[in-house]
Amino acid sequence: MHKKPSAPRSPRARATGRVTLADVARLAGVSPITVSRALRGERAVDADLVARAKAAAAKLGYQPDPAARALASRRSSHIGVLVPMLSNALFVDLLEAVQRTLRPAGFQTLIGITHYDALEEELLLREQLQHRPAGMLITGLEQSAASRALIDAVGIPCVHMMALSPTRPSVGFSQVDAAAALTRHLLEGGRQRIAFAAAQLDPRTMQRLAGWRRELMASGRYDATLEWLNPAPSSLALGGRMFEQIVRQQPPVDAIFFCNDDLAQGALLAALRLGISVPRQVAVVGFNDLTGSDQMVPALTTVRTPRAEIGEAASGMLLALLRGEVPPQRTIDLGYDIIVRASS
Amino acid sequence: MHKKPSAPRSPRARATGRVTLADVARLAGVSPITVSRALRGERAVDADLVARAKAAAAKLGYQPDPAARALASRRSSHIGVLVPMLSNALFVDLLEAVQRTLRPAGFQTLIGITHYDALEEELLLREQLQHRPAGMLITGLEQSAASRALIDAVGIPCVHMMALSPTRPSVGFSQVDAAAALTRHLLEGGRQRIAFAAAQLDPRTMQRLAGWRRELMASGRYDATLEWLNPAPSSLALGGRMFEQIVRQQPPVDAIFFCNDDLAQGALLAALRLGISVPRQVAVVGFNDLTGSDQMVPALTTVRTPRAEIGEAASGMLLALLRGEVPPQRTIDLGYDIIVRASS
DNA sequence: CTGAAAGCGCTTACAG
DNA sequence: CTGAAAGCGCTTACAG
Repeated sequence: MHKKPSAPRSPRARATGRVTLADVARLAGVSPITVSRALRGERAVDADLVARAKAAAAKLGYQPDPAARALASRRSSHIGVLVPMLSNALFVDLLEAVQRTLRPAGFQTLIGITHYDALEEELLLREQLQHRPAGMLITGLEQSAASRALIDAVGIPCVHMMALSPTRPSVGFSQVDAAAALTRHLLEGGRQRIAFAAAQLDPRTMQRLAGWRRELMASGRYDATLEWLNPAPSSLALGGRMFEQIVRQQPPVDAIFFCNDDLAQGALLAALRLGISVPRQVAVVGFNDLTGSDQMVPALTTVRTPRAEIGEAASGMLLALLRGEVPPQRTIDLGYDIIVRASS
Repeated sequence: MHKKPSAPRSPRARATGRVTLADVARLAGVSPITVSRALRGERAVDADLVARAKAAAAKLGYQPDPAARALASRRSSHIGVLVPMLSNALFVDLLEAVQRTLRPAGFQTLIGITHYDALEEELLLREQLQHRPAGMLITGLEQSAASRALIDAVGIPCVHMMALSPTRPSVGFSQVDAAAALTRHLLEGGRQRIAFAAAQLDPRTMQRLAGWRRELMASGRYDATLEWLNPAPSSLALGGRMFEQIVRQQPPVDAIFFCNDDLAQGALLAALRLGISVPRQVAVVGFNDLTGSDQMVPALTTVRTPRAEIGEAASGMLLALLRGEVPPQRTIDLGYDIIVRASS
């Protein structure tokens, strides 16, 4: 069927038709190891030989075999990436940035979706480590003890995204500070009773809760009944339901801080249905500035989080670590921006 | 640093500390090949030996090395998956379903995002084929000639998703029929001038256009000025802008069919801002039933497309092909559902 | 700076 | 049904 170069070689030939290092070496008139070193830029190789090796490789269309490489070097060209969930657009942006940075450097990403479950994460990690990834990119810092032990045991570089660690390589921003800043914005706008509504209750959400608490306590406006925590997955529909509940509360709240934009968007739509005026009766703010938040009626006040930049910087740091460099900083804080729109 | 089993073996030892097939074979008292066959369930192996091999493997915590496997067998445990874009939630659902099906079968997905670009797709395909994937899962049927040649040349099974092919393995539904059915729904509701508004203009969008045209022409209501085609990426903001333009058209339209829910959602929000009553002045319908469409004000009429089911079925078909089976049908049509809500 | 040898951990192809 | 040999295509570790 397919055109295969008939290779009538030795009896046990298992030739694949692939161009190998040996082919390139033959054409270049050097040994395979030299071609290997020339192509990888590893160790000093005579400039003339490098040129000959590269020319031969190009002429034959040589492409190194990742499996052979991984087997011989005990390190593949894969990078394991662990994210909680792609239905949160935040992580889609993060992933896109990661792939955009890692691909040109010759790395394939292995994507694992943890569904916010530490055990699932551990399982995915085990599977990915099977493939001897060159490095790992992991969301958050809250891995199980077993997961952490696995990472430490293989001894490959690992950068944490969306979090700041005092000790481990990490790129993110302070969720606590961002939430506190957004809360201050509401307080400065004269809001007296500011509810905090959250779903999923993952670590980052709880950090936002902490930021909100800090400001409310500092201003003497904290009240435990203002906390609405729901462990269900985040969604527009849930945001709408939570909004309906919260606005019935007595004494009434005059602002609601939703821990994610999808909840807040759902709340704004529910307000429309219920005929509740935002921000006159109640201000609504979200977090992350997801797609559509600027289109809502009224447009949603939120925090723009630099997830694309985090994906890029974390990948960049990982690449540096893979080259054996010591990155200038092990922890990069990329900050955040309060985006004030009409809903507050 | 890390606890490494000191292995004072032969001079050139490169032991990795990994449990290998040889270790298992030694413990089980059989040859490595027999263990290999027993564990893979390949060829007939004496039941007693299978039991011994499995017990030994379990005892030692043996995990086969994917790289060694790939090198020896010329086939990895990777499955290449090509999707256009993850910012369209449709493909997130598709991917989740694919991973959920492929992982338990022991396959790792290699995800490539083509950005609706045939050349980018070709590049991604080349990169993925480097890794000798066991199979491919590709969105649509519109690959470049070079891409098709690449796939054919490697001779691995390839299933197309979100499309129906008369010849190639594929799982999807008829975009044309779904769009036609949605258009009929509008016609049956008495709508006279139904605009079609589209962005991105990828093949599936153009098929929806064809379905809409078919119905309008059949009912004698077709008019080229009713077509609003914009090659820009789809988004809520664009939907809003297109809505503003279209409602200014004279003679006025009384319905708009947006090719994707995100455009339609943006349109509904724009209608709210402009004070245009939906569906009284103009009906609005979308496509795909994305998250949030049921929450809109008014709730959006749309077509529910079975992307999760498509991801599962396509993966299942691929697994069957990988086992060398002939699937009962090479083309699976999973249909669609018209979801009538308040916007039409 | 360059290379011959060995080895990474499996499976294929051949024999029995 | 089972196995000894060879090989997949690279890189490591050692010599020179």
